[in-house]
Parts: sequence; C-alpha cells; structure tokens
Amino acid sequence: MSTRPTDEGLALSVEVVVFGVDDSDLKLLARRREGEPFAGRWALPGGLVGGDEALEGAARRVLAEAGGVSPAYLEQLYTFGAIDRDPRRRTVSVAYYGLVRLADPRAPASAPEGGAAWFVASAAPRLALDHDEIAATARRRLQAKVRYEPIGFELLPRKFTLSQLQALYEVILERALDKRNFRKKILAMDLLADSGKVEADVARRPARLYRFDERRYRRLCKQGFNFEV
Amino acid sequence: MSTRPTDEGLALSVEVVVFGVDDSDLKLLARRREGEPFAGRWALPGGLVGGDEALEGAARRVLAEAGGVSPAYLEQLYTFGAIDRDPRRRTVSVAYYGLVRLADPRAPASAPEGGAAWFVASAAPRLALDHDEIAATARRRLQAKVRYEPIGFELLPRKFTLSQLQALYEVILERALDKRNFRKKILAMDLLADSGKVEADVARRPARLYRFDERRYRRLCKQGFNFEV
DNA sequence: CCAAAAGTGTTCACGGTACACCCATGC
DNA sequence: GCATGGGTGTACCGTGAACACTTTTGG
Repeated sequence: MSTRPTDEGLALSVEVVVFGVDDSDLKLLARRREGEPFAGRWALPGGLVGGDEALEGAARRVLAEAGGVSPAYLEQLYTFGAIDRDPRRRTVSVAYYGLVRLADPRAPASAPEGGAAWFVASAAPRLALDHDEIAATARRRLQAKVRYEPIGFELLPRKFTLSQLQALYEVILERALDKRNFRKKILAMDLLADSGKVEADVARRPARLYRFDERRYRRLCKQGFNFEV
Repeated sequence: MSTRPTDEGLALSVEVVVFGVDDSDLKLLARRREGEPFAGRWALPGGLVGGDEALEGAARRVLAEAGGVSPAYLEQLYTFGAIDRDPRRRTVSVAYYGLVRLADPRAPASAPEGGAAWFVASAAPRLALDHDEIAATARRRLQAKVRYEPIGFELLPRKFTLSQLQALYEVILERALDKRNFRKKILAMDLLADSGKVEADVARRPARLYRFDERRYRRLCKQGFNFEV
C-alpha cells in the first residue's frame, strides 16, 4: 500500500498557537522563522519533536524558546499532515493551542524576546506554510470551547472584574453581550469568589475584583454541573 | 533541549476506532495483532503511515485491510504520543474514529474478514498498548459530537424509522429519551425527508421511513441553524 | 382478538432575552 | 459637578420535560 516506510524523510514537529487578551483585542504570538523554507517570514512557534520528548513537552519547550512564554492553559488542537504542507520534506505537525495572561501586573511578557511578537488576531500578517490554517482552527476551537469550559479565566489576571470578563467573552465570541444578563448568569453559577478588593487607580467608581474558584468548580462538576456561557 | 532528533527511531502510525450500531448495541471493531509486541492480542486497526501517504488516507487503508471496512464518516480524534506507550520503539499515533452502517441491507460487512471482529463497546476485551484509552476517548467524542452534529445518521441505513433513530441516540448517550419529545424535536428541525415508504415484514404496524436530507441541512446551517439533540 | 410498536398534544417550570436608571468615584 | 463605568430587577417568551392513550398491522 504505502511505498515509503515511515522513517524515510518523515519529520514530526509541534506548532503552537498562543492566545492572549489585551483588554480589547485577541492577540496571538508569532515569530520570525530562522530556518528555510521561508526564513524571515512570520510563523507559529514550533519545532521538531525530540525522540525522547513528550508532545506537550515539546510544545512547552518551543514556547520557552520563543519569547519565554509559559501558557496557563495548553491543549492539543489537531494534527496537520497534508503531504505537501512543507515543501522541503514530509512533515507531520501536532498543533497545540495555549492561553496566557497578558495583562497581569502591567505586562511583563508583553514584549516577548527571541524574534517573537504579539499580533491582533484579526490583523496578523500572513504566516508561513499552513500556519494560517492552524491559527484559524485554533481560533474556532477557542471560540467553541470557551463557551462550555471555564478556560477564559486563563486569559485574565487572577483577580478580575466582571466587566473584564465580559469584555473577554465579547472579544472571543465576536459579539456584544448584555451586561445585566451576563452578570446574572455568571454569578448564578457560583464559581467566582469575591476577593473583597476593588480596582485601584481608576478615575471612576472602582469595580469589585473576583477570583475563579477552581475547587468549587471541580466540586460542582462532580455533581453534574455544566459550565456554559 | 531535545537530545535525540526526530528521525532516530521515531515512528508515526494511525489507529482507528470504528463504531457501528446494531439496533441495540454500540459496537467497535478490533482485530488481532499480527506483529510484536502483543502479537495475537486484540487491538485497534492501525499501522505505520507511509512517507507519501496522507494521514486520513492511511486510516482508510488500514480499515480496508482490517475487514474491508469503509466508514461513512471519519474524523481525526487525537494524537497519542506518550514516550513509552509502545515498549519497542517511540511511536506517535494519530488516532481517527469512524462510523459505519452495520444494519444496511441485512449486514454484508457484519462478519468482517482479516482477523477483525465487532465487539459490544461496553464488553470489549482489553486492547493492547494504550488502545483502551484511545477507544474511550473516541467514545466520549462520539457521545459529545452526536449531540451537536448530525453524524448519528451515518450509523443508520439511508432510510430509517424514528424509533431506530431514537434507539441510536439512546445507545450512544446511554440514557432513555422520551418518545414524544424526541419525535417533536427531530421533526421540528425539518432535516428529515419522508421517503413515502414504510417498513416491510414487521409483525405490527409498520413505521414510516425517513431519509436525512443533507442538502437541506447545509442550507439551514448557512442561515445559522444549529443541530442539537 | 391479541400482541407489539407507531403515532400523537397539552401543561408546566425554567432559563434566555430584552430593556433603563441610579450610584460611587476621581478629577 | 461632571464624566465614567459600576451595579442592579422585572416582564415576557420560547424551549425542555413530564406524561397516557388510540391506532395500525400481522399473526
């Protein structure tokens, strides 16, 4: 059936789509390619998988190399294996997507090193190879998953306001949400713990800061609770 | 970072979980392993990916080899790459899952050739390597996906009764559904075309036979319709 | 006429949605 | 005192869930 066996010239790599939210924009991380083909073009962080390296480990490694990024959430996305997706050599790529907190205590990683940069997701440059397709797949997945798993919190600071949370969902889902209904729904889930604190340094009434209570979430899940926004 | 490069000893394979529904049971296809390790043990159909072979193509090929199965639906599931999942050699497996129509015109493929056999999913033998984990992942995916995509129809004959459809969902979702509510909901979606025919050779009132109208489904999708059961 | 499954409506509870104003704060 | 977003409640509607009997057919 197959003429070439697996090993002859087949390479296995990982590519990672990292998202961050910058209060009003969904951003993604890209870096300039060093090697051929397409050296100098923007592409997703990625690289070959070591023979004794776990897949997710490889994903974390390439992120550490690309801008010192350490995602709060990381999940396997899809495996891209079209025969001619890399012109040089048959390459199968296991893609991951990850979420990072961009806005934490006034942005330490907002200027990543190593030739990497954040782009507004809807205005990013064209990426090399099939990386635009990978990024689009990741975006669809994020959009779907954020609605039924509480992963959105991984994009916010540990303490956040309900308005930040709403803005996050609006950015990801690409539609406006009703403020009262949103707050009612989120608070009714009983997943947020009031931190007792409020925003500082704002020229208006400061908002309450909440934390996502993961223990409570897990407990509710065991009782059949389903997150949904 | 990684010590061994990709090629040294890293193998890429596909494994396929094939489901069928036999009126009252969810079944899955397994075959006896020929090669070491675990020769003779039950395992999922699978095999190495050829250097010039598409991933999905490889999945279809191994199914053709394992019992001449040709799935009506086939989708990539997940990529399993734990370092020691195969004791002989580092192997990364791209898993697919597929759906076949078992009950078509009195079962042509119900006795698959090539050392393969159908097992009731909940009573299957232990599978070699991490194939039980792969099968469980596929089952969860099927259970989730069948609720928001009309893929269940790929498990039924082209023409089917509403009772067959309901039994299908009951088997996959592992819970009973209310007959009137089920029929109301399905028919309200306006996705089924009445074939004008009825069951034959049944010792009771024969039921209407419906077809899934895929054209109509696609049209509705463009208008924002979301399938859901 | 009996067995077996097909087919059919109504009621109720709940959750989603639409919608507008006062409040607290910093400047 | 003004600008800015924070914070709050109610009414309506549509969908999901519960629930039982008559009809049609073959044997």
